[in-house]
Amino acid sequence: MRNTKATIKGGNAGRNRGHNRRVVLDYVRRNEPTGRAEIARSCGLSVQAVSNITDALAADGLLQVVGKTTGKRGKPVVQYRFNPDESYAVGIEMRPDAMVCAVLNLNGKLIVADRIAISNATPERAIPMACALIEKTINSAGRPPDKLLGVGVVMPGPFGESALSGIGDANLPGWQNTDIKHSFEKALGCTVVVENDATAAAISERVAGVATKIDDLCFIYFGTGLGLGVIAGGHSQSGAFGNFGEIGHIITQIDGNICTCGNSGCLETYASRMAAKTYLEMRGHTAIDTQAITRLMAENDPDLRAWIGQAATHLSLAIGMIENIFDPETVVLGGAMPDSIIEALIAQLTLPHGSVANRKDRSMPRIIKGASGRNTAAIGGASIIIHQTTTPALSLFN
Amino acid sequence: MRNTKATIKGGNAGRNRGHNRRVVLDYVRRNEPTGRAEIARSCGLSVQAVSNITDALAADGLLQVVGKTTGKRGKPVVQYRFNPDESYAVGIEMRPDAMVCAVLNLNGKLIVADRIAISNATPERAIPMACALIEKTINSAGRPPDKLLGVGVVMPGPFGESALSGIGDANLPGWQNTDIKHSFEKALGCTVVVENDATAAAISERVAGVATKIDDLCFIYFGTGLGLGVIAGGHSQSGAFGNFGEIGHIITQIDGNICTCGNSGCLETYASRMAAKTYLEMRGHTAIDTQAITRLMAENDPDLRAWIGQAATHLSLAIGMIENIFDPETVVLGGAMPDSIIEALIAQLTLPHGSVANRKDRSMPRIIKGASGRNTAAIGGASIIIHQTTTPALSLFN
DNA sequence: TTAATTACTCAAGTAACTTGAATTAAATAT
DNA sequence: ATATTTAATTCAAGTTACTTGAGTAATTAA
Repeated sequence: MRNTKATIKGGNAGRNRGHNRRVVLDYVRRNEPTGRAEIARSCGLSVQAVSNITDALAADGLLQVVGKTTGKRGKPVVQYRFNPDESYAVGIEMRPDAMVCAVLNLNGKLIVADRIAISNATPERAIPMACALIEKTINSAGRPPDKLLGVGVVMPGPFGESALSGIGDANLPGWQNTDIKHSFEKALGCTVVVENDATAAAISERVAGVATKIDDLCFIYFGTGLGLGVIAGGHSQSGAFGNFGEIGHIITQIDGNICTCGNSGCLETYASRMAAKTYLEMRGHTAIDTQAITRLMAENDPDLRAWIGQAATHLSLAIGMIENIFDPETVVLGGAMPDSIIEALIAQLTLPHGSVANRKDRSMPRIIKGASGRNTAAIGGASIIIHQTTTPALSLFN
Repeated sequence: MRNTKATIKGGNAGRNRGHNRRVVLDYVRRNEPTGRAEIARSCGLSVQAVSNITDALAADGLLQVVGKTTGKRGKPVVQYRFNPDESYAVGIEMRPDAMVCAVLNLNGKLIVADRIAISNATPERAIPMACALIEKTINSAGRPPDKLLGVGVVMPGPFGESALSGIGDANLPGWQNTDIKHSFEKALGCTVVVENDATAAAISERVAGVATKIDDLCFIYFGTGLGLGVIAGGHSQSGAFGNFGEIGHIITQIDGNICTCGNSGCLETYASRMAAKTYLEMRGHTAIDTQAITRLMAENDPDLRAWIGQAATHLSLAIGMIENIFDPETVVLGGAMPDSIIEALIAQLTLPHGSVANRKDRSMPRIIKGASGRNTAAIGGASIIIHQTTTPALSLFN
C-alpha cells in the first residue's frame, strides 16, 4: 500500500479556531500592550472575532487586561498583554557528562535552573534521572505540574546512523536507536520535543534573547562540537532526517587537521571546545575545562590567545559561508563557552568582504553574542515549547 | 507608528476553503488517480467536504474523473486526476545577453520555449521586450491569455545593494533598485513572482523533475556564477533579503584564486561557467561558449578534463558542506551547463566520507543530475507559479 | 455644546465543515 | 443464484466560528 499521508491537512472551523488563537496570542506577545481593534486590523480578522478570541484567551489566563490608552482621539483602547506566568515550559539538556534542567515562564525568562552530573549516560540510566531532575526543578520553581506546557529535550546531534554517528565525544552513547521523544513522553506524560543544541539555542534567542523581532537568523553554537541553528521566516530548520546544521564537519582547510570523522580540515578541529582543549593540552596545559579556560582568558594566556586567533580565522570563513548561504539578518554566536571567549572570538573575526551581508543599510551587526549564557541549551529546550505554543504553525492544521 | 503587520493572518471560512482546495488539489496531483474517500482520510477532512471540494475543482476544470476501480471489494472508487491542461504557467529567464521564455502545463511539462538575444539589458529596454516575448510564446503555444496562472521572472542574484552587487557578469546592469515584480505586474496584468535562478531550478525539480516526491532537497545551479536553491519541508528558502544561496562566493581554498568580489578562493572561481571559460582561455582556447564546451567535451580535450577535475574537487567540498548543513534527501546538480559536463563532474566527485549524508539506508544517491536541461531557469520560473497555486501555503491565510 | 473619531458590543446571518443515516455497487461467501 | 460483507458515496440536518451591520460608548477637537 502506498503512502497516502498528505503533508498538509485540510482545515475546519475547529482547527481554524486553534490557528486564530495562536495568531492573536503571538501578535499580542510581540506587540503588547495592544487593543482588539488593532489586533483585528493586523491579523485580518473582524473585531468581533478578536473580541471573542481575547475573551477566551483571558479566561484561560493567557492574556490580561492592563488598562486603557489616554490622550488619543476616540474611545480609549482596552489594552491587553500576554500573561507569561499562567503556565511554563521546561527544557533539559542531555550531555555525556551532565544534564541541565531549566524552568522558564512564557516570556522565556529563567525561573530556576538545576544540574546534575552523570556518567555512562545510556538511555536506560539517563531518562529516569532526567525525569527526576525535571520534577525536582519544577518543584523548586514552585510551579503546579498541571500548568506545564511541555518539555524540550536538547541533545547533541547528529541523530540516526550515519558516518558522523558516535564520533568524538559529542554524541551520547547508545542513543542512536532510541525513540527519545516517545520514551520521555511515556515517562513524563506531557508534550515532548527533541532537538539539537544549536537549533534550541537559535529558538531561545528568538523567544527571549537578542533576536526577538527577527525572522531570519543563524546561531553558531559551541557545544562539544560546533552546530548551526537556523530560523528562516520565523521557523526553525531541521533537515530531512533531523540533522540540519552539522557545521562542525564542514571543511575549512584542504589537507588540514585530521578529524575523527575521517576527513581533514574540519571546522570543529579549529573552533570548538574540543579544539581549544586539544590545542592547549598539546602545549602543556592540563585539566582544560570551562573554568580553566575562563581563568586562562583572565590571565591573557598567550596559548589561549593564539588558539582564539586561529579559531577566529576559521570561524570567519564559516560565517562568511553562512551569510552567503542563508542571507540572515544577523549571525549569533554562543553556547557552552565562557562569555569572555565568545567576546574575544567576535573581536578577532575578519569577516569576508565579499558577502551579501556586507551592506551599508544594515540595522544590526553581522555578528552578535547570544544572550542566554551557559545554560543556553536547556533554556533553548524550554524555548522550543514556548515557540511552538505561541507561534502559528508552519503547515497549519497538522 | 510602529509596524503592526502580523506575520501570519487569521483564518475564516473563506480562507479555509481556499486552503482546503489547495490541499486537495496538491494531494490529487501527487497521488493520482485517487478517490474521494482516500483524499478525505489523507487530508483530515470529511468525505462530504471532499466531495464538495472535488465538485468545485472539477467545475473549474482543475480535476477530472477518469474512471472507476475494479477488482476490489466495496463500491468502486470514482477516480479523479489532476487536469494539467486547463491552465498554464509562464517562466522567463532574464540574462545579461538573452532571455528565455517557457510555457508549461500544470504538470510542469514544457509546451513551448523561445529565446531572444539582447544586449544592454537595462530594465527600461528589457521589460517591454520580455513582455513581448511572453505574449509571442503564449501565442505559439496556442493558449488563451485568460488561462494564464502567472509569470515567474528568473534573474541571477544577488538582489539589492551589497558588496556582491554588480560584480562579475552575473548581475544585470541597473536592476538593483528596480521594483521588478511591480514593473512586470503593471505591464502584464497578471500575478508575477521574481526569483533567482537556483531557487527556480530547485522548484522545477520538485514540480516535475527528479524530486517530485521529495520535501528536502538542494540544487546547485550553474549559471554564470554558482547558486544554491533549497527546498526545506516542501518550501523554498529565500533569506531575509531575497539573497539565499549565494554559494558562488563561499571560500573553498584559503589564499586561492582571486575573485572579483574581493575575496580569494571563492568556489565560483573554480566551478562555474565563468571559471571554465577563464581556465580554458588561459590555456589558449578561444570563443568559449556552451557550444564550444560541448565540442571540447566530445573531443575529450585534456584542458577541459583538467578543469573538470579541479572543479570537482572544489564542488565535492561544497557539496559536503551543503549536506552537513541542510541534511537534504539528495543534492541535484544542473543549470546552464551541457549535460555531458554535469555528468562528468558528478562522475569525478569525491564526496567527503564524514557527512550525515553518508548513510547505509539511503534511498537516493547523494548527487543526481537535474532533469530540465538548458532551459532550467525559465522552466523553473513557470514551476514557481505552478508550485504556488497547487501547494498549500506556508503561512496560511496570508 | 457639538462634531468627529475610534473602540467596542449585540444580534443576526453565513459559509464551510461535520455527523449520521441511507443508498449504491462491487467482491466474496453460502 | 442469493445473501453477506465491504467500502464509497450521497442526502439532509446540525455545528462552529467567523462576518456583517446597526447601535452604543468614550474620548478629543472644534
